[in-house]
Parts: sequence; C-alpha cells; structure tokens
Amino acid sequence: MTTAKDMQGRDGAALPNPSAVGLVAVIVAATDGEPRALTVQVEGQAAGRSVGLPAGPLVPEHPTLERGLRAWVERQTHQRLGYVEQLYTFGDRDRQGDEAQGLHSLSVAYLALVREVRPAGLAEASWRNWYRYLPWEDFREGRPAALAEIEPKLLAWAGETGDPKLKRRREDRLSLTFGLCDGAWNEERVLERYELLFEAGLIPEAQGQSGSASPADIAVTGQPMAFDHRRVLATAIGRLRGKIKYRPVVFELMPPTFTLFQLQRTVEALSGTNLHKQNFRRLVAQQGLVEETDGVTSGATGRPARLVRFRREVLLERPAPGFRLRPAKRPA
Amino acid sequence: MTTAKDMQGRDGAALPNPSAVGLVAVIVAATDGEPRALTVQVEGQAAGRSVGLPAGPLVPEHPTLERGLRAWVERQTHQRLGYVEQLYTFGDRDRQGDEAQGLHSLSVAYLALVREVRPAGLAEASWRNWYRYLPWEDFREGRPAALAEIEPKLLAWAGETGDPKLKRRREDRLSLTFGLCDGAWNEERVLERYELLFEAGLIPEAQGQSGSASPADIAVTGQPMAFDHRRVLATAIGRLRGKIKYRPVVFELMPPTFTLFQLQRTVEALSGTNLHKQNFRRLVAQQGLVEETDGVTSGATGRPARLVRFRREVLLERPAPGFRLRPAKRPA
DNA sequence: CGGCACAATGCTCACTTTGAGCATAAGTGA
DNA sequence: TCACTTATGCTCAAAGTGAGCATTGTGCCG
Repeated sequence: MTTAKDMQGRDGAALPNPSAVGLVAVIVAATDGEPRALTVQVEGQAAGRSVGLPAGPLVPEHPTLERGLRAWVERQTHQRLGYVEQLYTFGDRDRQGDEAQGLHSLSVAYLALVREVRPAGLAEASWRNWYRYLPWEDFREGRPAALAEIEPKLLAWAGETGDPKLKRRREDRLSLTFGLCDGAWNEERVLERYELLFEAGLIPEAQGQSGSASPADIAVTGQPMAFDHRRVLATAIGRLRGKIKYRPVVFELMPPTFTLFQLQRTVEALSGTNLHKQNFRRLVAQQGLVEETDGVTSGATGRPARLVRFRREVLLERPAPGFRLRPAKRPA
Repeated sequence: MTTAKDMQGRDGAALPNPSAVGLVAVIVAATDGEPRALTVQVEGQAAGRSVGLPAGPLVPEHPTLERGLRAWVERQTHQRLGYVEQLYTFGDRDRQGDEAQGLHSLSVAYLALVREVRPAGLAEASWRNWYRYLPWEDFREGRPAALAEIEPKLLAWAGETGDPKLKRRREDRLSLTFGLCDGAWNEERVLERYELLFEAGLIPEAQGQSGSASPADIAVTGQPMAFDHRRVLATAIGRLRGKIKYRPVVFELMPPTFTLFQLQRTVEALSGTNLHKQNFRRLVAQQGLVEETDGVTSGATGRPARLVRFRREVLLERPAPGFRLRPAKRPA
C-alpha cells in the first residue's frame, strides 16, 4: 500500500530531494497599440542576454505562490499587479540555464495583465515590445519579414535528416506550426513555433551560445533573453491569444475609458493580426461588453470617437465560453 | 541590479529555501459511458479519505516533470500513460494536508487520458466514477439531486454574513458558478464550484474534519479524498470539459473503432450534459473527425451502427480552435 | 468658406453555423 | 409479422459571420 508519506514526500525524518522553486512573471501591458512585457536587467548572463523577466525564488514567507510572485514583482519593478493567472510550471533539467547540482529547479510562471505603463521607478525595469523577442509572430503589417528568412532554414532542418520518417514528422510539425507546406497559420501556437525554432538550432539560447548574435540575426530570430525566459514569454503570448477569444480579459489592459478602435488595436497587438473594423465593433456591441460614456476623443484627425467603458457586470453575466456542444432539451 | 543568483535562487553556497515538490496525476478513462479516474489507496488519512490520486515526490532521477510523473504512475498503478498535459501547480500553504515545517510543499498536477481500463494489476489501484466525488456535476439525468440539497445551504451561507457587500459578492459568485439567483449553469466551472462549497464549509476536507461523513452526506457533497486531491480532480474535469470543445482529445479515450453514439456518450460523460444526437453527428461529420470502417455493431438492440475510427490526420489539418476574431483581409 | 482627407458609425447582403424535429431504415425479440 | 429500439437522412428557421458600401463628423488647406 502506498503510504501518505511515501506519496507526498513529507517524511520529516528523511526529507526526499527538495527542489529549488522559482517564480517568474510575464507582465503585459499594451500602450499605443503595442504589446509590451516588463523586463529587468539580469547579471551574469551570456552576452546579449542581460534582459529577463521579473523572477525570484519561492521562500517560506510566501503564503501562496501567487502572493510570492506579487511580492517579487513589486520589489523588483515597483509594479502592482492586478489580474494574475498561473501559466505553466517549467521543470526541464537542461533548459533552465546553469544547473544546480542534484537539485531539481523548476519555475512556476505567471501571466499578469496591467493597466498602465508606469514610467518605471527603477532603471532596471523597462517595458519592451514583445515582438522584439519573437519577431515572426507579428502579422499586423502582413507576413513578417523574419518569416521569409526563417522558412528556408526550417525546411533545410527538416530535410537534413536521413530518416524519412523523422523528416516527415518534422514537415508535419512545420505545417502545423508555421503553416509551411500548405497548412494555415494559427496565431495561438506561439510556444510550439518557438520550440521548433529551438530544436532547429535557430535560437541562440539552445546551445547556451555565448557569442552574441548579430543585429541582423536578432531581426530574424529575435532578441535572446536570460535563462529560458523567452520560452516563458512565448507561453504567455500563446495563452493570452487564446484567452482573449472567449474571456473579456483585454479590458485589464485598457484605461478606464477608451474608444472601440483603441480596443481593437489592443486586441490586434496581442493577437498579431488585423481585424475587420466594422465586424469587430459589432461583436463588442452585441456581446454587451462596453457601455458608452458621454465623452468623445478630440484633437486627432478624423471624426471624433465615442469613449466607452467596460461593463464590469459582464463578468457576472457572460454565460461564458459556451461553444458548441449545447445540451439537448432533455432526451433522458 | 538583480543578479542571476538572486533571481533564480541557484546560489550554491547558500541554497535558498528548497521546497518539497510532488507530482499528482488525474488519469481519466471512459468506459460504458461513465467517466472514471484512477485512484489509489492512501494510508494515514482521516476516516473516509483513504482514496487518493496517484502521486509521488519529484526526485532528481526524473529528467523532466512529465517523465517523473509517468514513472510514478506506472509504479503505483501499472498503467501506461499516453496523452498527458500539465494541469496546474498547487502551492497553498494551508491546503495540502499536513504541513512540512518550514518547507513549502507544492504539487504539480497532470491530466492524462487513457484508452482502456486495464483490469488493474494492483488491488490498490482502481477506477472510480468521478461523479462519486463531485455528484453535483452530473446533469445527464437532469438536475442532480445533490444540488437540491446543496442550494439552500449555499444560500444560507451567503445570507449568514452581516456585511451586505460581502453578501452581495457571495451571491454573485453563487449565480456565476451554481446558477443560483438566475444565472446559467456553466459546466466548465467545476473548480469554482468546488472551491465555493469548500469555503462554505460543505466540504469535509475544509476543516480537516476527522469524523467520517454519513452516507447521506456523501451522496450530496460527494466522497472526500486524501489531501487536496478532490480539488485536483475538480481542476482536471473543468479543464477537460473545456478542452473537448475545441480539440479532438476525446478520441484519446476511445477504442480503435467505435460508433458515433459511443463517442457521444463519452462526450456526455465528460461534460455531464446530454447532447442532441443528430446535431452531434452532424458536427463530427462536417469536421471530418472520423472515417467509416466497414464494420458494424451487432448483438445489441436496435439498428446496427457503423463503426468509425478517428482520423489521425485531423491533428495536422484542423486550423484548430479558430474562434471569432478572424483576421481582416489585410487592411494595412 | 468650400472642398478634402480621414476615421467613426450605420446598414446590407449573402453564406454558414446552430438548434430542433420529422421521417425512414434496419436490426432484435415476441 | 408486429412492436420496439437505435441509426441515419433531411428540412427549416433563427442566429451568427465575413465583406463592403454609404454616411456622418472633424481638422486642415487652400
């Protein structure tokens, strides 16, 4: 029989293999229609990788993981967090940067959405456009230039293997993630694309390369980050892109009042695609997500737009996702 | 400046607060149209809570979290895992059962879907209908009887507070999760419902009650589990209910060939609701999820049904989720 | 001040996707 | 052969979507 102690590893007498646990945060804001992540300076990393995400170890003073995270972020960046959700727990032995001997080190990543870009009280903390790290993800201006450079390399990678089965599998993955060999682009597969590039050796983090990439390389495969933080960022973007489709989370990024077009720009910034304007406002309208204020924009060119605000009530109303699979009348 | 050591806690000299990390698995199968989870016997728990989920500590031999999990599950249950995905990492100080002094203990939970119910090589491992633990989640036979018992208690809980604001918030939550005070039932909010019951004191695990619940209580608020495993189970069900709507994961639970109605029964088992038969098959058909075989069922009453098989290719085809927010032509 | 360029809004229209049912087909058991 | 049961085919109306055209306010520029 399995004992509780055996299972949970709480045998006080012989504590079984403790691990070092870290907390990492992807803190997202959107200003001027650009998606940004909060970054901090990190010492002791390879050249060109001195920027990372706010992070810190979990310490016993933290009552919960999330509280611990908030504490670290406030300390490192002076940024208060509002909306926070757990992203993923990373634990690969060989992907976390330098290794702690015999100790597993795993990091619990969180996604946070914040409203305003504080001028950043600390020099070490700064907001960066996230497409700087993943340039191939931005389709707002059409197919990103970076992709043109990346694609042949990926195809070469798929072709370089002798094993035809493996080659086939690689091509399938390319089709699925990058939409090569027919296949459509799915903006949510951010992580899968990053991991594919990683495997294909196009990501400097892969080999722990210490040589800094050239500016040209950076424009194509993006700016590297400390540790495996680019992977964490990719995870966050993918998750967020999925979530905005069925939960009104974008509003966490908006100021108290805004125009429908600003809202659209924000969604576009996150998803990396452009949307049909009229249909976008129809969608927002019929879902009852916003209500008009009596303010309008002014100053800019063109007809002034009405300012709206998010209807907090919808958080209670929305029957929520509710996709297909609607229940039958009651055939039982 | 934040140093790498500071951030990641990898300072070999003074290792900062290691934690005990556990792995937990919710292993799901569906046989005879019932959703089941694999459970194991757990020693040293309060009366009536001797059943838990397969789990074990993370040890350094495990190259990745997932591999560690697979190892534990195979050892404890002799069950091989196929589809596995990470669920959530639980880390509340006060919810994990007995505490390790000064050590954070957190558990990384996984969801696994398996095809067949092995007769279970070990007596300690057995498959249990998951609604045994969460009886209020099963709407297949209409509104579950358990809900009728639960609702007045929840309303009382909302009413028992003096603070009108708090009362209001509680009622909002009831509406959102249980569909009380108007509000619709959303089958995905499994965890939120469990947590609400927990807070309302209707869940024995809450106070670490050692007194065993009466059979009548169990029929209403469900069979308790060891540790916080019922919470983990609730998380898994909610996640799975969401996922089947936009990814063809149900097929991981199906035998090589099956009828459309068996497929429907499986989906219904997971989601806890009934579906319109004709529309269900239309959906499956037009999405091209299955292909016909030349077999048909026999023996049972009624017209024999055609056996179909899952089209593995769709894993490569499906433009995937792809909900709303379709991109514009290219207005840029 | 009239005309322009530009963005915000209104509204149309064809085409799919759903929710619900009716009608038939094809076995089993009495 | 009839009664019953489940599988399948099809129809229909109501919503939901993807694309565009048309109009309305504003700031700017002769």
